[in-house]
Amino acid sequence: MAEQPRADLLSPDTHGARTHTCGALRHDDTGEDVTLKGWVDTRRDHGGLVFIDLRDRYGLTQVVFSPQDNQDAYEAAGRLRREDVISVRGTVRPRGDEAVNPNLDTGTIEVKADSLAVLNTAETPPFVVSAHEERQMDTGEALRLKHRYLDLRRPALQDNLTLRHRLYQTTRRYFDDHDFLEVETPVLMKSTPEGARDFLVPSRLHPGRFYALPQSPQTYKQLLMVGGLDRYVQIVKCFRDEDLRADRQPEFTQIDVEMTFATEEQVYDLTEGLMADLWADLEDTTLETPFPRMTYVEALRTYGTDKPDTRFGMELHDVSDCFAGSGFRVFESIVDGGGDIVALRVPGEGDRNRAQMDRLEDYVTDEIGAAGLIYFQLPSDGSEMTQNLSTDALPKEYGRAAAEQVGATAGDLVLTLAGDPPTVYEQAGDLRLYMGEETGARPDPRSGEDQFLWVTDFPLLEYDEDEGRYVSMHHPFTAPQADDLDALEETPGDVQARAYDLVLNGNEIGGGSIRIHTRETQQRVFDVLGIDADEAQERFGFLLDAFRYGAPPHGGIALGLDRLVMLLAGADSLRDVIAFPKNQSGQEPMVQSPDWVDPEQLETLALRLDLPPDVEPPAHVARRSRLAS
RNA sequence: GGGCCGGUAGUUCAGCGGUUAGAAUGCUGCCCUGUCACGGCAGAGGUCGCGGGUUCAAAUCCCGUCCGGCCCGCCA
Repeated sequence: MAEQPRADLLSPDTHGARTHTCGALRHDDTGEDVTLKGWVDTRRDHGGLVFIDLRDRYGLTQVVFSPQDNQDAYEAAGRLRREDVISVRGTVRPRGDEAVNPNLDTGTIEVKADSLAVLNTAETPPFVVSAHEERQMDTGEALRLKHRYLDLRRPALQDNLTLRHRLYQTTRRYFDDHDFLEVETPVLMKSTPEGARDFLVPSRLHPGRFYALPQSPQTYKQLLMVGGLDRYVQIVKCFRDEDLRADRQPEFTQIDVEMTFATEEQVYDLTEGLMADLWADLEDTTLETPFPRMTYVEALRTYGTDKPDTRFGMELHDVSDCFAGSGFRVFESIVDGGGDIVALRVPGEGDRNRAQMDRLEDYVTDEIGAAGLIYFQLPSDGSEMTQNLSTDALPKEYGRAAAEQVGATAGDLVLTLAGDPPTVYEQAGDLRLYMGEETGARPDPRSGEDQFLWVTDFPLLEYDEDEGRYVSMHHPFTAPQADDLDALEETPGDVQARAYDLVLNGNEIGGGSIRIHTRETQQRVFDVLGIDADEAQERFGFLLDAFRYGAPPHGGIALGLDRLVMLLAGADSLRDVIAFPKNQSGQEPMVQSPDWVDPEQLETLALRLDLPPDVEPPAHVARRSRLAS
C-alpha cells in the first residue's frame, strides 16, 4: 500500500462548516467572508501566485493564494495536486473586466484565500477527473467503471444522476396528485416459468428451495388491485438474467403502475399526463397530447417494427401488385407463395454510384439477412431510371410503376425486398433505419425532436417454433380483446390482446395491458399456453385463488425508467445514467461482482458447486471446498 | 452460442515486417504575481494483453487464448 502522499500537508479543519458551495458565489457576494470546501480540479501555479479551481457538485470557484495574504497557505497551495480535498477561508472579490471567465457561473468573482486546510491528499488518479470537459480524455469505460467514484465526480455523470433524481420527484408528485399509493412489493419472490431467466436466491431455512428476484412485480400489483388498493405505483427494481446490451442491464428500474377498473383510454391519458409533466419539468417543453396511435399490424406494415421511429419518412409500401405479370421469376414465385414485395423510397439518393450500391447490397444480404436487394434509381437530372436487373429479366415499366406507387421522383432511390411476411417487413424496417441513419434523415438522439407513439392491438400470442407451442407476446395475464375471445382455442394466433406499448423515437419505453380478472378466462389462456389446471394451480394458484373472491377488472403499464433517463439525457448507454452499472458481461468491475463465496456459505445453503471443466475456482475456494466436504 | 471492432507509456492514440517504438496529455523537478485546459525549460515513464508459430528480423504476418465494446441469438 502506498503511503499517504504529502502527508505533512494535512491539517485539521479549523474553518467550521462551509458557507457556500463552489457554484454559489456571484458578484453580489463581493466582500463576503466565505468558507469553501471541495476538490482541487485545476492548479495554475505562477510562482508568486497560485490559482486553484475548487470543485464540488455545484460548480467551480477560482481561489487565489498570494504570499501577501498568507505565506503558509500560499506555500501549501503550491504543493496541492489534483483531487486533493481542501477547505478555504477567504474573501470574495470581483474580477477585473478582462479577468472575468464567461465559461464559469462564478466567473465574475474569485476567492482571495486567507487560510487553507488540507483535509485529504490524493494519489495521482488513473485518469484525469475534471469539470473542464476539455481536459477529459475519452478514457476507456472499463477503467472508469473500476474507479466509478472518480468518474462520478465529473459533471457529465452528476448531471445525468441529477436528471434521474428530478424524474423520480416529478413522477412521485404526479402519481400522488392522482391518488396513487406507492406500495413496495417483495424482492424475494417466487420463480415464474414464463419469460426471461430468473435470478435465484437460495433459502437457508428451506434447503433446496429458492426465492427468485422479480422480473417485474406483475402478479403482486394485480393482487394489490384484488386487495382494493385501487391505484398503485412503485419505482421498482426488476431483474432479468439475460445477455446485456447498451440499453439493457440485468437490474433495471421500472415505473410500475396499476389501476382498478382501468380502460385503455385511462391508461393512455394517465401516462400522457406523466410524460407531459416530465417534459415540462425536465425539458421545459410542452408535449402535444394525446399521442398518436398505431396498431401493431399497421406499425409492422408501415415501419417493419413494433416500435417505429416516426420522426422520418421512408415508410414501407407493399408493391406486390406493381410486378404482377412482370415475368420476373424471383418476385413472382414469392408472391405466388403468399409473400410480399416491400418497397421504400429514399429521397435524394438516386445518384449513388455503382460501388455505393454494391456496398448497400452487401449490407442487405450480410447484416439484414435478406435474400437480395432490387433497386431502382431515378437520377436527379431527370434521365432514365436505372435498376440492378437486366431489362430482359424485368422490363422497366414495372420498376416505374413501383417507383410511382411509393411516390418517387427524380433524384430518389427505391429499394425493394421480397419475401414472406412478417420477416420481409422486419427486414425492410431494418433497412429503413439503416438508410435513415446513413442519410441523416433520422434525427440525432440529442436533437430534442421527440415523437411519442402508442402501438396498440398486439397479438395475444405468438407461435414459438422451438417450443412448438404458443407463448404470450406480453405476459400470460394480458386480457384478450372481447370480440376475439371465441377464437382463443381455434385460431389462437389471430386473437388480439388489450395490450399497448409506448414508443419514443423508435425506443420502447413502456408497455402494459388490461389484465384478465376472471378465473375462467385465465385458465383458458393457460390452456392455450399448454399449462394445464394442475400446473396452473401449482405455479399461479395464488392468483387464480384470488380471482375467486371478487377480483375487479384492472390494468396498467410499466415504464422503463432507465431508458427514459437515457433518452432525456441524450446518453448512448444505460451505464451513463446508473450510478454503479454492470459491464456487458454482467460484472460490476469496482466491487467485482459476482464473486466466489466461502464453502461455508454454500454449506449453510445446502449448495455444492458443480462447475464446468473449464472453470477453475481460486485456490482458497477450491482448497476449503475440499476440506469442507 | 455466434459475428464485427479494439487491446502499444498513467490516459487517449499513431506506428502495421527492418536503427534505440513515437505524439498529445498526465506525472516529477526547476522557473514564472493575473492565470483560467496558464506558460517556459528539463526529465522519468513501455513484458506493444498473453501463449505459440512463420521469418535473418515480429508491436507489425499466421494460429490459439484472455479481456473490453457494439450487434445477432436471448430479453413474457
